[in-house]
Parts: sequence; C-alpha cells; structure tokens
Amino acid sequence: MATIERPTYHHGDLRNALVLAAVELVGESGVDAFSLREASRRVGVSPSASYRHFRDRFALLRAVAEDGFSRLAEQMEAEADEARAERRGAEGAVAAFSAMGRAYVRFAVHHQAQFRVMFGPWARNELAGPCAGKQQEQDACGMAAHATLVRILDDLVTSGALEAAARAQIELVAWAPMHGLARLMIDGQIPADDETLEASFAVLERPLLIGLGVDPALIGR
Amino acid sequence: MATIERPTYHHGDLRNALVLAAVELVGESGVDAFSLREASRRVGVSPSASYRHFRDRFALLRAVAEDGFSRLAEQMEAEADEARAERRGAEGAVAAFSAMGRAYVRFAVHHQAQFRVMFGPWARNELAGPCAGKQQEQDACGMAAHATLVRILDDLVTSGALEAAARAQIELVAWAPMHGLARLMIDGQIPADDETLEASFAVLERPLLIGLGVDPALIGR
DNA sequence: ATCGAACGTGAACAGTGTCAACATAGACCC
DNA sequence: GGGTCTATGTTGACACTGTTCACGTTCGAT
Repeated sequence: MATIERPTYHHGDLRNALVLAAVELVGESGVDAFSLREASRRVGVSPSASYRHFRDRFALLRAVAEDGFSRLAEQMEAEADEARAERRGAEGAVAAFSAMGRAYVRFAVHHQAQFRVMFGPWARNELAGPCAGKQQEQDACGMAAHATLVRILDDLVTSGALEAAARAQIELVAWAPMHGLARLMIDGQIPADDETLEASFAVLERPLLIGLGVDPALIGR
Repeated sequence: MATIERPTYHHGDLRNALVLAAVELVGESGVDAFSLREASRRVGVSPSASYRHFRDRFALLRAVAEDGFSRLAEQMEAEADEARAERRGAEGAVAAFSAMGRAYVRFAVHHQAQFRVMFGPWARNELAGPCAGKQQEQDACGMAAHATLVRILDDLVTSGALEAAARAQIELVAWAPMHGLARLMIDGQIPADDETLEASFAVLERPLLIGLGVDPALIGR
C-alpha cells in the first residue's frame, strides 16, 4: 500500500527521510499544509511507522526546526567569515557582524516556512524534550546559531570596535531588529524580495551601530 | 443539539459572536487549538452555520486579526497620548513615540496568541479578501494601527525632535526592533514577563533614538 | 538457528473542514 | 391578515487528519 516502492521492508533511515520530507513539505505549501500522514506518504511508509521515531507530529516539526537552525548557523558563519577575510581588525569585526545580520534575514526570506517553524509555538509546547530529545536545555534548538552570534559579538569588543560596556546590550540590540525585519518580511508587512531586503538592512544597520557607539568610519559602505 | 440553549432559532448576531469566541479560544489554548467547530460549539450553533458568515476557517481567523489590530491601535494611541500629555514639544513627541513602542510590545506579550494570528500567514493566503471583505487593500488589516504609527512619527519631525531627513528611515528603524522584541518574547526566546519587557525595551530605546539623531537630552528617564 | 528487540503495517477511533439538501423565521408586499 | 422571498441554521455526509493498538517482519546478538 506504500505509495513509493521500497525494496526492503525496513526503510533503513526513516527518521532522516521523514525530516527531509517534512522540510520539503513545509517549504512547498507552508506550515499549515504539513501533515504527518503526507510526510509518511512521501517517504513511502505507513503513517504509524513515523511514531517509532517521533512521539508527535510536533516532534517532527521540532526536528524540522533543528535542521533549520543548523543550516542557519552554517550560513551566518560562512558569510561572516567571508566578510571578515577581506578586512582587518575592528573593521573586519564590524563587517562580519553586518554580514551575519544580513545572512540571518536572508535565510528567513529564502526559507520562510522553515523559519516560521523554527520560531513557532511548537518548540516549547509541552514538557516534552525541547528538540532532539535532550531535556536539559529549553532552547537547545538554536544553540549553534546562538553560539555563532556570541562569537561574533565578542570579536566586536575584542577588536576594539565596540566598548566593553556595550557588550551586554548588543545582543538584544542586534537580534531584535534583524528578527523583526525578518518576520515583517516573511509575514508580508514588507515586500520579501532581495532588493527590499538589502535596502531595509542598510537603513537599519547604520543607526544601530552608531547608537551602540561604533565609530562611523568603521562601517563599511 | 446545540450545546448552549438558544431561545430563538436565529442567533441574531452570529458573526460577532463567532469572532469573540474565536478570540477567546485562541487566547486560551493557542492558534493550533482553534477550530471552527469548537468556536461554533461555544456559540451554540452548528458548524455549518458559520459558513454563512465566513467562507473559510481562515476568514474567521482574519476577523480575529482585524479585531486585534483595532485593539492594538487603541492601546498605542491611548498610551502615547497619555505620555505626551505630561510633557511639551519635542520632549512630548519623543515620550509619545517611546510609549507607543512599549504599548506595542506589551500588547503582543499580553495577547500572545492573537498577536500571532495578526501576523500569521493566514492574512494573505489566497486571493480572497484580505480582511473583512474589502479586496482593495492587501494589508487593510493593520491600517488603523499603522495610521497611529505614522501620526506619531510625523509629530517627531514637526516637533523638531528628529531631522526631516530621518523621517524616511524611522518607520522601519522603529518598527523592526519593536516587532522583533515582541516576537522573540512571545516565541519564547526571551522571557515574556513584564520586568524583562521593560528592561529590554529600555536597552533598545536609547541606541535607536541616538542612532537616528535624537538629542539624548530629550529622551525620558 | 533462535529469540528478543527494533521496525513497519492495517485497521480502527475521534476530531476536523467543508458541502449539499433541507428547515425555519423574519421581512416585505398585497 | 395571508403569501412569498431570502437570510439564516440544521442534518448528514465526505475526505482528511492525529493517534493508538494488535499484529507482521526483519536484524543482530547469542
């Protein structure tokens, strides 16, 4: 009855296949369209089989979120590194910081539905394990991405681009505007094309950095 | 078979009753828990009756969003006016602006689920009318709230607190960080209690205003 | 080779969105 | 008043969903 032929009775890698299918599904038709049954169908497995790997449909969504966070971390890291490579010292740190922010928003816009899942209400719905099953960390999901953020912010201070006193604030002052821009774009309040993205980012960047006390001369064009 | 007795066969105000029930439902158990059937049940009416007033379950959610936007507009307006009343000129304009932002975030935190609906993916799902049935304006939903925002931003310029050149930027520079803070709080990335709210708001406020070129002396304590 | 555990299947339950056919009750005209 | 029209509700059905339970199948260790 499986919709996709499968040579072996056992799938072999069902868990990952399900996550992948779910990511696809969510990407195609949005979070609402996602259904555990449809994901199972795509993988070619009966719906109940999924319950050997996920206690809930929410557990599967959490896995989708986790996948998204790790991709996001990679993306941010890569673009930040690239930006820093072209410059030195404080200027490099500022460039990396800026690139990271841009990467964050770009990721959201290019993976709208998955981004929504990542920050959806599912992650902390029940007492159930927050992410992959580790119960210790409520927000373990975004840990990798958050670690990247912290690293780049620290650079900002150690390179001298930012006074140490501002370090405590910068996390929020950096994150909130970028997150807000991202959400406004994926939720349709702001057009979600790449040009608008760049323009909006540019508008936000300078006042934020200046407000935090970064020397305007360090801010790339 | 109605779960709530109803003296008359016709309800009389079913549309509004449904919206109210939906707002309640969403507030109690989140957007996911919402179901057209449950809303109908609460009102004491058969599920199909709702289809005389809403083409979709999404249409009902859009009505919930609309309700939220008008409440938000009232709230922002009220708190801004109150804050301005105590001061004069540029200082008053800045205070009103600040109060409006605080009201925005506070509304989100105190009406988490409804706020999520307001900015959810439902509003612009289909070609269907965006909100109450008017098809002209894609984002007619937030018009009242947006008008309030514009009014207060204009004050900022006319009162001399902000250079006219910054007017074009300020909309985004004000909205994105507040929206981001709101979402991070309701989505669990930042604790959603009132003290954290005030503290976070305070951290964001000053760099933003300074970055835009507002005289620090005008910023309230 | 056997046996337990891990993995997958089928059939079933309650709940959902939605629709078409039918019932009721106001409104409006004579 | 009586008679018709139309807005409004109701019943019953369909296809779909999440989830569970009893049951097959296969893998790996002994």
